[in-house]
Amino acid sequence: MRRKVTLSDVAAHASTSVKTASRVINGDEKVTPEVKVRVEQAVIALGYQVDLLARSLRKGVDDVLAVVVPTIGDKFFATAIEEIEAVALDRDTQIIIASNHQDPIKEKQVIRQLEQRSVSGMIIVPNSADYSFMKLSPTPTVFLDRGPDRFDADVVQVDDVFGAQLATEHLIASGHKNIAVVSDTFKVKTSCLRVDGYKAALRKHKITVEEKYVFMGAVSMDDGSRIAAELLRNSPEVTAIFSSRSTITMGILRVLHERNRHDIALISFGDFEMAQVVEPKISVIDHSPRELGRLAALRVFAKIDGEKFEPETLMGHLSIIRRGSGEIPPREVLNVNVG
Amino acid sequence: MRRKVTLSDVAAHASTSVKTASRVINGDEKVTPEVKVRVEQAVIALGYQVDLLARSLRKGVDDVLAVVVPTIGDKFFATAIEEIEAVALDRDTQIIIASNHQDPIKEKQVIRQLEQRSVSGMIIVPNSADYSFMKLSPTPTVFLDRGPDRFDADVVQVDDVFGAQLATEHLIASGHKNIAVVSDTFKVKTSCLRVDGYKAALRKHKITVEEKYVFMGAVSMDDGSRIAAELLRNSPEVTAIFSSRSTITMGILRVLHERNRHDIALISFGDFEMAQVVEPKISVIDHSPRELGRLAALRVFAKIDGEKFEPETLMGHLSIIRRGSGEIPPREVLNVNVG
DNA sequence: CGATGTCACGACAACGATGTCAGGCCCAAT
DNA sequence: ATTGGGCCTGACATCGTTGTCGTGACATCG
Repeated sequence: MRRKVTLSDVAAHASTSVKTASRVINGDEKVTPEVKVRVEQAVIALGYQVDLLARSLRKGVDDVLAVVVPTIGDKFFATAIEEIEAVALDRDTQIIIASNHQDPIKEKQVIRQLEQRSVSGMIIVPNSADYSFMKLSPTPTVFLDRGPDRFDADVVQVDDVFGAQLATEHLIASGHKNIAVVSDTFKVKTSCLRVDGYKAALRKHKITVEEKYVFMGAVSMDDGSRIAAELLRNSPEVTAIFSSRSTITMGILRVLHERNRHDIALISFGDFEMAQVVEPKISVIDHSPRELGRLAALRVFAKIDGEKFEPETLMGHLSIIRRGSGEIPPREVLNVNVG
Repeated sequence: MRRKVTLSDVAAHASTSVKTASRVINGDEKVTPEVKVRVEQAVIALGYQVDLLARSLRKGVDDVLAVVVPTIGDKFFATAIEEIEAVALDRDTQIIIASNHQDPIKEKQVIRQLEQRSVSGMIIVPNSADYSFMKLSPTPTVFLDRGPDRFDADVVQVDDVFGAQLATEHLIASGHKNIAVVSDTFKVKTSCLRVDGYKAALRKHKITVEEKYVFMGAVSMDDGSRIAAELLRNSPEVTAIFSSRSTITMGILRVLHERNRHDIALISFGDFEMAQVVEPKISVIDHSPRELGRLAALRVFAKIDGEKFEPETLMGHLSIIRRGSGEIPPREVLNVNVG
């Protein structure tokens, strides 16, 4: 195996100095055209490729963007990453992806390791709330989807309370009063905010908040199914469900379809491909992972380029997509109308 | 902003040499316990963190695994990546993810750039077939899902022909004769192989292959819908469909559900979450992205560790999951039975 | 004509770590 | 007492690149 080709080889081949070769590589104009050509030919002749590690060491930063997410497999994050990668591509920047494995300890380790690589910027979907250890970090960072507590930082997210309120009020507008909410763990801030929004909507419309209609802890699709089954059995008076995550929604849907219960209204926080496949199609609160990813990427690159900002929270756009499932009227109202 | 803490700072603080400090950091046993303690205290006191770039430059390889996929957003790849990341985590190795943007030029650039980083290994889901430019690459590489042409390499994949045959024969066993196949572009090897398997199954059972039942070019979900609509309109005699990818399957499903056509049998290559949600639930040929990801990761790490292999193709496990949609009998048979 | 400025270029150090190797120490064996 | 050898230790070179700064050539100016 032949030795790696270095700048000094190129310089020798072009009968010039390493430094001048470096200048040509980096497009420095202060080089005689003649020499420039010689170097360029040497590069081609020898098949020279820059050693990015050496360059990064010298420069002090590595031209790479790090993205930390709870799980890569989640469609929402995967799509956000895809968009971040697209923005990064325009700058010829590669991205390192790391998952925090939903574990505060691992999360901290992972971020440490990224700092040790001198990544030029980070986009983080935080798992734990405590990011105080990052206060002093010199690495430009943007938080995505939710922000850290007690720590001013740039955050790109959506207004979860508002979105949940929108969803819940939509069900209320369709005539529902007994509305359940299914969300995941209390540990995730986003989940709590969505439940808050749900409650706020009920209160606004003078509907009593029944704690027995609030289901937490649904992490997987199976949890969604389990809770839906329980709900149908124990609370037959419930005529509408607000699901705070698409994974949960799918679990709920499975049960509704199995039992042929097309009389239950359903609205989901977060759009997903299959929402348009089933009948009735699923109404959703749409918050585009692409938009969030793009905003975060642009912001972090702006910071990398040295622009100064006050820490700020950027809100992504939220909209309700009516597809049918959210507009199913409650059984009682139907009866009244018919009678 | 205070200057970065280097090994030499640690050494000074511990009144020893840089080299000895390095030894302690790297767990070299040949260090007096006393000195070791002093260095460890200095590390803590100063908050020292290794500069991974410097280390990698010196060592000649960067302890990072690169993964190249066509699109990160695709659930199948995202899940495979998740598993690769899990294996990598055991070795404290981070992963760089790059997409090839389904473009042979970009793909080549991306791989070049990864080589310039001296990544310790690569897992590639090839887009183009021509990877001859990598023949000489010293970087341990494993191809995933499909292999490059004219170039012996390690490949982890499934037997696409066999899987497609399995699927098609399952439909035949349910009594179908007029079976359509929907697949994506001819440019992707996997797609072609699956169509091959479909044809082989028909021939084996003495059913004439009708080219008009072979639909190619379905890339998106919408393509799937379009083709399904066309199929229902122009070929009402078709009673079963084999879909070669889950995205396509969803597109087809949308049309079937909209039109309430629960009399068409359907089987999909590739499992997906929603397959269990709709009614009837979707029968699939399951090839686990987790298994493929794991196999590829283990293999590439083995190569990184210096194990020598002859280039080899590892086959992932394939199984058929009967959920209902594949067992729908053809209309004709129903009539016969009833009559 | 000498002083000054501009420009291309290169020697050298530096980024922060690790490999090499020689030197010093101590204990056992001769 | 001397030698040999194992064991720590640290000075120095090195990985491949880029920043700093000085040099020499040539042009421009008074």
